Amino acid sequence: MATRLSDVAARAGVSVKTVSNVINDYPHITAHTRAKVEAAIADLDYRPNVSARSLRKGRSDFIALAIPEMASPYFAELGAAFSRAAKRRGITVLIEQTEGEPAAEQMILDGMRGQLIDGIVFSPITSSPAKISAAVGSGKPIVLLGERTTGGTFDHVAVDSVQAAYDATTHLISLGRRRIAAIGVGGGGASGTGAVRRRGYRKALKAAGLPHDPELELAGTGYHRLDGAASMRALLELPEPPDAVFCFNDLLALGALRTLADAGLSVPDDVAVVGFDDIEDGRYHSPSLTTISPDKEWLADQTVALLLERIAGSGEAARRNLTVPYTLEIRESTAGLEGR
Amino acid sequence: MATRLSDVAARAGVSVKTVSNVINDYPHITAHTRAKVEAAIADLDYRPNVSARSLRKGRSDFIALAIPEMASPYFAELGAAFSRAAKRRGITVLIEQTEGEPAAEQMILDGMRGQLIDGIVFSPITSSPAKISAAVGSGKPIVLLGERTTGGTFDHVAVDSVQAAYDATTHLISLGRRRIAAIGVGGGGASGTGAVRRRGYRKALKAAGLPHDPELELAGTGYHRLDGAASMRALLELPEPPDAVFCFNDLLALGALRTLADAGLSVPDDVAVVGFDDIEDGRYHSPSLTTISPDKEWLADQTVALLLERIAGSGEAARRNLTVPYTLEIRESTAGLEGR
DNA sequence: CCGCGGATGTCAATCGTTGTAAGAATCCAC
DNA sequence: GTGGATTCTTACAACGATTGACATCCGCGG
Repeated sequence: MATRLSDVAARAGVSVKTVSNVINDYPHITAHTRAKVEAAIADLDYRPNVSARSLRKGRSDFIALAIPEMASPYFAELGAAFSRAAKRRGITVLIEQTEGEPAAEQMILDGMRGQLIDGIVFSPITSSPAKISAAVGSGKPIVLLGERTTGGTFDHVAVDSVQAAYDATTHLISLGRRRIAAIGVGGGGASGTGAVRRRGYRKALKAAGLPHDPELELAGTGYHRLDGAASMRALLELPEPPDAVFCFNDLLALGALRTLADAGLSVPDDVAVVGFDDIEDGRYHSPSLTTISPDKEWLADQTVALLLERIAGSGEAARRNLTVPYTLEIRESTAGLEGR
Repeated sequence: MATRLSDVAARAGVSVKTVSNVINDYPHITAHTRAKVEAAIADLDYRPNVSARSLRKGRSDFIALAIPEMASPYFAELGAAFSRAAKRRGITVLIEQTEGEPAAEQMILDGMRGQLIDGIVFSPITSSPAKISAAVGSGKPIVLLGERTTGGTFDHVAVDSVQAAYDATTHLISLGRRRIAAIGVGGGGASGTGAVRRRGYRKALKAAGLPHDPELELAGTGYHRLDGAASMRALLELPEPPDAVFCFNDLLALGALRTLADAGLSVPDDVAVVGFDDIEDGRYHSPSLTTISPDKEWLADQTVALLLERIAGSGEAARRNLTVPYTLEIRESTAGLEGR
């Protein structure tokens, strides 16, 4: 049914290998032969069989992107960006959902698609660096995404979260806010997102000479709207509620905004809110959400590039850390109507 | 480096064939041998080479899901659901973004990953059924997603959009609204979403004895927040603005809500809003969004099941149409605070 | 003791593509 | 026109898993 190389060869009147040579841009081929072959390929609408090629070459031009949930807007946008970045380079991304399950992460790490994929971009939630090191049975290149400080064991791409959190908090301080809460300090696993962003948050408070009140640091259980809403409710019940909140991601912030709206409080007049991620929902929310905006296209593009480099060069060059550029997008949730 | 079947065989002290038999559930194997082999597999952390297996068997246990954009919440949620549904059945989904480009759709249809994938779930935007028929060079099973009435050429899974739109509109009418606009009538390509949902919308108006005013049917260019916001602005500029809006997807509705908020209008008091898709953003929006909620898990699960059936049975059984169950989720954007 | 069926082993072929090495064709220079 | 290099093309063997035909070997019932 499917046309194969030999069919093309027969049609073009050359050997199988010659057709293969044409496809793989082998240098020494007469224009005439090449034309014949290409005509035959077009005629028969031939596509190389990926399995056979991958079996033979040991390369598939597939990479995997392992993320916690693809329905989560940040990861969905990231997935889309990776998909585009990969396509630009002629490879394909296989997106895997770990759903935060250790088992799923484990499986991806060691099983890894039965050698189909050439490398992995991994956004770990539960797996610690140590566990990852241990689990990499496949020997395939890995690039980690996210805040973890892996101590140079792996290639690593992340925003400078301490600095970004510092900037976000400083922005709130510059607006005259003095009682600034942080939501999400417990998120992102052991040495993860929550801890790192809290560092930047505290640093900014300290730099401004503000005390940091443990009551204002909310951990919550996850990084979703519900967690943000619940944390915000807790904050509002304090004897002295905050006048600003820095949420460690946009979903938390959207949840918090929802609670504030329900409570009849005005944003930013009563409480200013900053998020992190710049997902589309925040941009169109009312009020629109001030947030740290990492350059997702850059992130995807550079990460793919780095991974491909690793795949190509079998050599053990020093591990690299890329820092994703970001901006602070000031919108209505802190600037009010001028933020439009 | 990678362990292969023969390594396992050596370790277990049996022949390659026996190991293969164990893996493929060949009936006549003693418990003892099976245990030995399985131990060896575990010890060596063996994974069959997907390429080799797929080459030999002609089956890869990969299916593709082609969607317009994976950053769009509805499709992101759908992708997540498909990913889960596939995992449950031991297969893998490859998600492809067409970005509405005809070229990308075309490529997916005819090239189709060089026979790597066993079948496709295709959510077409630009490609008409006719074009799809013509383009299916691969001979691989396809299931279409979405409103298209393909006249029985393909297996097809969709919500009964006419009925759902009818229900949504009727809900607005039952609230006493009389001037009900529709946003998105031009969306989804030629015979697509917009046209079908408009049918249900008009039908409901007619059933209630309400006139349908062409001024209240907004086409817009896309199905995003911006389009919804722009359409809503246009509606507000009418001499006699609507008292309710049925948006053909949730993003349009969220955009419309944004415009209403900016205009200082109250929802639902001044204008009631209904969406379609039930994406998470709508659930937590303030006001929360009344919407048609298709059962996405059902959709994904049944679609995968149908596709697998096609892949397995080479026979040409009659094409099937599955109708996705849905509910009308009544929330604040039409019910006000009772909608909580 | 024969024969039968269940449980493995042996051997070889196959899937489609590509790397290796060797063969055929062409060209230039002397 | 011969030697030798250069350019193009080919035959063959792999990559790893599966499968089919067939040969064994075992224990058990008749």
